[in-house]
Amino acid sequence: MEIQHQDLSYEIYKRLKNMILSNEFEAGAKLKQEHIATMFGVSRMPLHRAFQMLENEMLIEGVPRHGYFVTKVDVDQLIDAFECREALEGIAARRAAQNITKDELVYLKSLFEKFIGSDEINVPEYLESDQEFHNMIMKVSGNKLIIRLEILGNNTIRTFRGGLLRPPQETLPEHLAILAALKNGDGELAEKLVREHTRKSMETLKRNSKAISR
Amino acid sequence: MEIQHQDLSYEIYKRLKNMILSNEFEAGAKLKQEHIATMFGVSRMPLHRAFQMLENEMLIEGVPRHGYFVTKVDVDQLIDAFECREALEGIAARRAAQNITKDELVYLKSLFEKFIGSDEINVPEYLESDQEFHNMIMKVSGNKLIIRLEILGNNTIRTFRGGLLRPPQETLPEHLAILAALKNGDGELAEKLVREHTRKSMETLKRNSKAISR
DNA sequence: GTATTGTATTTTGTATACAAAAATGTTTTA
DNA sequence: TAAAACATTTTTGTATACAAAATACAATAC
Repeated sequence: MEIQHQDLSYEIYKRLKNMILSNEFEAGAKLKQEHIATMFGVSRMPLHRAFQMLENEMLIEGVPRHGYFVTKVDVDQLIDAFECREALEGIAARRAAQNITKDELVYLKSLFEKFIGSDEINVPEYLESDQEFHNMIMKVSGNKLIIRLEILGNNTIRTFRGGLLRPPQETLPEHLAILAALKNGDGELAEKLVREHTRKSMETLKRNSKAISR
Repeated sequence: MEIQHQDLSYEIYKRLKNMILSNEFEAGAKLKQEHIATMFGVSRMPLHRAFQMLENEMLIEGVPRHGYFVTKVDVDQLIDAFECREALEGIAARRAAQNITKDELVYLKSLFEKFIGSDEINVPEYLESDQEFHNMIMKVSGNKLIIRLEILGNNTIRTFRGGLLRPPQETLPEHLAILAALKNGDGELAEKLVREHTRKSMETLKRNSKAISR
């Protein structure tokens, strides 16, 4: 039962990631090493790797000899992220339609069953299912690289989840249609539907873009 | 005129990356910190960040408390990488068709002009153009995330370039067709052609897969 | 008052140092 | 002889230490 990794870098990475995603730093804020180090009660050494991890996910930006700064996301970046997601989730769905098992289908269906026919959908709860649904598609695809790549896009998107929200009444049927395509093993259709689904969200984003800030 | 970055991590990263991509380490070989450090005449400190960068590009794998090991790529991973590339380059082409300038079109054409009508195509030279062509499409798309994401897939693919090669006589017309679609501003078609192009390479890969090792 | 230079302080990047864990090799035991 | 237990050596991860660069601040010149 290996638990204690003794890997402070990773621990720091997770904590800082959380803090950044919950907007505990101002956009563009500088992460002073000494400050962060004393904050976590460690030396500055494990920070280097942690910062590098965060930079890889585009959550911070490093300028040599000047430090690391919390990235401020703009709408253009968000659109870029959405486009990538459209493409990657699309092929994930295509392959998922071939690989998916009965059990996985049942599980995916269970995510949305409680919302079907409901007038008053609990939005945070629905979002939870929404996210799990999309994650599962990528997982079921079996493409390890996609799961890895998605990390990058997901973070930026998640931060703005509120701003780019479409009503569940609109997205629920789309989710169910995707699910049906997966069930029928129709990869072509599954890809098409996922891409349309993502693209519609992107359109919403573009409309609401003026309201977005970090 | 800022030149001296004084960033050993990055320098080490680049050097190690080169060494790994040119197979100077055995697959699965352990990168001992002390060894690498003395090899470059530095301390072990700047290695941590360098290793993290390499791990992020999936060139090495880190196991806490045990060290970093050169990743051995298998065919499944390569196929995963190709699928991602198919998707990402596809949308890149779609957007490139809208953004591309006259000068960029001229440049892209110049890459292949010398090969048109030629019986005996110099393969290494052609591969150079091939790679530049694909990089340009992503660059012209203006999607910064794609350029960043592609790093991951490209490395694994590049290593095996020999094994998955299609004859230039076969790919040249495809490249020219993509170019024509870009010229006509037909994003839909450009995406379709790029995806077919990549998918064909993937088929070749699957056929030759038994011959592949690292 | 503003711009510029020089000085002090902070902050980064890297080397050295040390403790804990893993790998290796050796002896002991069944 | 093979396996287990112990001791030794490597090797990793983190803390401390120091030099060089960047920032902040004050003094001087215009």
